[in-house]
Amino acid sequence: MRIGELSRRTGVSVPTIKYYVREGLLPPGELTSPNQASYGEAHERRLRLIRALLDVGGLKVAEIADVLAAVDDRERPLHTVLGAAADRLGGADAEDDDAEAAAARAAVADFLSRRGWVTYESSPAAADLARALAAMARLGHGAFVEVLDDYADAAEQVARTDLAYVDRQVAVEDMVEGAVIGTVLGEAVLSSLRRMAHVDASARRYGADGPRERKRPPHGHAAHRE
Amino acid sequence: MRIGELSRRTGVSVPTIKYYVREGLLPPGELTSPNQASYGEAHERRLRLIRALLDVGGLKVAEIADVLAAVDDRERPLHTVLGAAADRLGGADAEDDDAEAAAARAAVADFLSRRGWVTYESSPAAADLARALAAMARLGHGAFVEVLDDYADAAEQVARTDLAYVDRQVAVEDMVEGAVIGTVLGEAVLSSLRRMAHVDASARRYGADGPRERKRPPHGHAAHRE
DNA sequence: ATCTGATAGATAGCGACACTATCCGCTATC
DNA sequence: GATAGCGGATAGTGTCGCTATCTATCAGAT
Repeated sequence: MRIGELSRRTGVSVPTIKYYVREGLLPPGELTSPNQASYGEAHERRLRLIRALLDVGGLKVAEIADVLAAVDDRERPLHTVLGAAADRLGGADAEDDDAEAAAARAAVADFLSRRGWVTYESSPAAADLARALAAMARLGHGAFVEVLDDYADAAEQVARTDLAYVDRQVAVEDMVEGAVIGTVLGEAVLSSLRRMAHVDASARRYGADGPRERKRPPHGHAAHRE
Repeated sequence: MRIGELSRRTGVSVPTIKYYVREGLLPPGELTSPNQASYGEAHERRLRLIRALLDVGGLKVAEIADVLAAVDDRERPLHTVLGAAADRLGGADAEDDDAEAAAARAAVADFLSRRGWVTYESSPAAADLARALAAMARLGHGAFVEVLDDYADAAEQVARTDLAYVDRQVAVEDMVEGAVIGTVLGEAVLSSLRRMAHVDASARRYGADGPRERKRPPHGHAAHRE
C-alpha cells in the first residue's frame, strides 16, 4: 500500500502522515525505490491508534511518541507500559507550592497508605490528585477529602473491570496495546459516563423539566455567551 | 484592594488578570477614579476558581467564560448550570462519520434507554462516549461495550457521592459554585484515582517489582524517549 | 516515448491559544 | 514633586498540531 491509500483508508491527510513519521509516531514505509515506499496493515493500525490517543485521549504528539516507544519495547514489563500510558494522561507540570499544596500532598500520602495502593507517591497521578485537592482547598472545599474513599471505591471497581477486560486478550502483544487503549480511552468513557450520570442524578433531584442548555453550536468553538 | 495585591495574593500576574478581565472571566474592579480600581474578596475567589478550572479542569478560557456566565445567572436552574459545566469537559467537536461512529451512536442510545438515564441523547457527553466507543471499535475493541455497565455503575456511585457532597452546602449560591467545582475538579480527582488504581491492580497482577518508569523530567514537557 | 499524477523529503507558514511586553497618560503617596 | 503603581490598549511570544509549497523522482497510462 502506498501513502495515498493509507491516507484514504484512515482519513488522515498525506502531509499529516508524513508529519507523524517525522515525529516518530509512525515508522516510515519500506522504501521500494528512492521515492516510493510501501505501508502495511501495521501502519494502518498504528495510525488509527495515534488518532484515538490524540482525538479521544487528548494526548500530545510528543507524549504519544513516548507511549508508543514503550509499547514497541519488547523488553518492558506490561505493567510499566501501562504506567507510561497512565502517566501521560494528567495535567500540567508546574504549580505554585503553597500551604494548600503541601497539605494536599500529605493527604494523598495518608490516603495511599490507608488504601494500601501500590503506587509510587511521586507518580504523576498522585501529583494530579494532590493538585486537584489543593485547588479544592483553596476554594473552600477542603472537606472534599472526606469523600475520597467513595471515589476510590469506584476507581477500584473500574480498575478491576479493566483488568478483567485486558485479560481476555489471547496474545500478549495484543495485551500491551489493549492495556494502553483501555487506560487512555477508558478514561474518556468513564468521564463521559460520569458527566451523564451527574446530569441524570441532578435533573432528578433539582429539576424535572428537560435540559434548557442549548446544544453546542454547529461547528465553531463556543464563543457565545448564554 | 488594588490589582497588585490581588496579583500577590493569588499568584496570577497583573497582565494576566487584565487579560481575564478583557476576556470576560473576571468582572472589572470598581473604579474609584479614572485610573484606579478596587477589587474585593469576590474577585480573589473568582480568580482562584478561574485558575482551578484552567489548570486542573483543563477548560479553555472561552469555555470558562461560558461556565461563569451560567454560574452568575441567577435565573438559571441549578442543574442546567451543572450541565453547562459538564458540557465543557469533553473533547473536540468534529470527527469523521463512518460505520463505526454510527454503530457507536446506536450503542449509546441503546445503553441510555436501558439505563433509563435522563439525558438528552445528543448531549456532548453522549457524543464523547460514542466517539470513544467508535475509536475502540476501529481498534478491534468493539467488545468494550460489554463492560459499559460496570463503568456506569461506578459512574452512578460517583454521581451519588457528588450530589450528597453538594447537598451539604448551606447557601444556594454556594451550591451552584460547589456543583461546578465538583463536576470539573471531581473529574480530575476521579481520573487520577483511576490511574493509580489501575497501576496498583496491574502491578499486583503482572509484576511485583517496583515501578521502572522514570518520573517526569524536572520541568520540560516530555521530549525524551524511554 | 511521453505525459500525468503521485511520491519522498525538506522547509516555511498558519491558526488557535494563553499569555506577556510595552507604551501612554494618570494618580496615590511618600 | 519624584516615584512607584495603575487602567487601558496594542502588539508580540511560544507552543502545538498541522498545512502549504517546493524539488526531484518515479509509476503507470497513452
